[in-house]
Amino acid sequence: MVPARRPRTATAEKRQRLLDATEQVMIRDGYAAVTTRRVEAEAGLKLHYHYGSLDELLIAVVRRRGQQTVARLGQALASPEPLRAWWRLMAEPAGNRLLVELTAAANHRPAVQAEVASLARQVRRMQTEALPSLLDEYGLDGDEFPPALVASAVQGLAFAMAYDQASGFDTAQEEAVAGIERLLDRLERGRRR
Amino acid sequence: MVPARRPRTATAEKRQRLLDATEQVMIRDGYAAVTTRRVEAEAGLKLHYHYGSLDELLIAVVRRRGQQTVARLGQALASPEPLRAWWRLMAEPAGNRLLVELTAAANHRPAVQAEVASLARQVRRMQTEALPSLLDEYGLDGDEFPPALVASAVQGLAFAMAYDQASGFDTAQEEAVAGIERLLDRLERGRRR
DNA sequence: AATAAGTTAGAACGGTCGCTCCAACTTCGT
DNA sequence: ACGAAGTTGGAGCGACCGTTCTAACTTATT
Repeated sequence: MVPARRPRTATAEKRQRLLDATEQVMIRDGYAAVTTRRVEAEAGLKLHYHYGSLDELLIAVVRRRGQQTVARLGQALASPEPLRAWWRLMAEPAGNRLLVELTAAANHRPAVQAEVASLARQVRRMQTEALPSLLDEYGLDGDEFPPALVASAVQGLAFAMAYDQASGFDTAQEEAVAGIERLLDRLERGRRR
Repeated sequence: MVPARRPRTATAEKRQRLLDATEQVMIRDGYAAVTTRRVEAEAGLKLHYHYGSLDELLIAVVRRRGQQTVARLGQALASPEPLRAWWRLMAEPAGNRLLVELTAAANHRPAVQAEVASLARQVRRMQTEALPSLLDEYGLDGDEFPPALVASAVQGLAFAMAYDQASGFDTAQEEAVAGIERLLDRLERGRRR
């Protein structure tokens, strides 16, 4: 359990190392490989001293990742090329791989499920709030492309492409990536603020 | 193991029941819940007599599902409203849920991974082959929307929406669904062959 | 140097896993 | 009715699981 009194200065960093190790194992071998002994071996630390249970550890992973994502999404949406920055963020292979595993793990870990759902809602809200004015800047009709749909589309497309790539599906990725880049170029070029 | 000589007539049906049970458990409790004892309990059958290993069983699940999907995709792409039919097929909740679990399971089961990848390639090929003439019918520019990109987009969007729905993310799904339906209406209406 | 607190190693617990094995049961052709 | 083949129940194997526990080790403060 987390010590009740005076944790050493290195303790915070140790907890981070445990989260790093968990992500590593999860990305490399899948969520089912995230076991006490394997995470401990990867981190060289005692799991149950720093986190009370595996659920607690996984929730901490979701939370940390979520904070990073929220911060970076905010920066992306406020950047000079919001759409491109947004796309780049969502298309990151490691993040998507982790997302697959976390959502799969959440299926039979209700506590994790709640945390993932809460994060998903927050991210989606940020997007749908930013989108109306953003779509306008890009000259897109908000009726034709409802914010919720655009958000789902960006998320889903990034997810699909990252996953195909990570899994070596070899499904003509170059063509799709090139298409996206061309689309982004065109949209960013035609943007007016 | 699979009997070497004369399986009874009911044997084929029993193997199907095992696949049904596996899908059930997978959809209900996630792929990690697919264990010998649980599948046997669900099916009321002896697993290792009909399938030599869990890997073999999972591969059979992928194969059967794959054959169904390929057949239905072929029908969809040849139907009166190809785009809408395609979308409906890809957006099926149960299928997507199963796909999530299978891809997650594939992460640490190389044999399953190979089977899923092979199916993904086949499905994607069907789509990218049908798309050029299809896009033309719908009046869409093939340069602006490369077939590989459209295929990824349909797959990814369906995946994202089905997953949000299944996980109870509650991320303004109605708006996105309504947007899709309107888009499909418009595209199907403007189709000329 | 001594003391106290943070942290770890390693054993141990009950439980579940994939898979194997064999005796028993069911089904079927004769 | 009988025998052979298909199929199952249930025990059992070694392995790994999450978690708890205690004795030892490390580190910081006095």
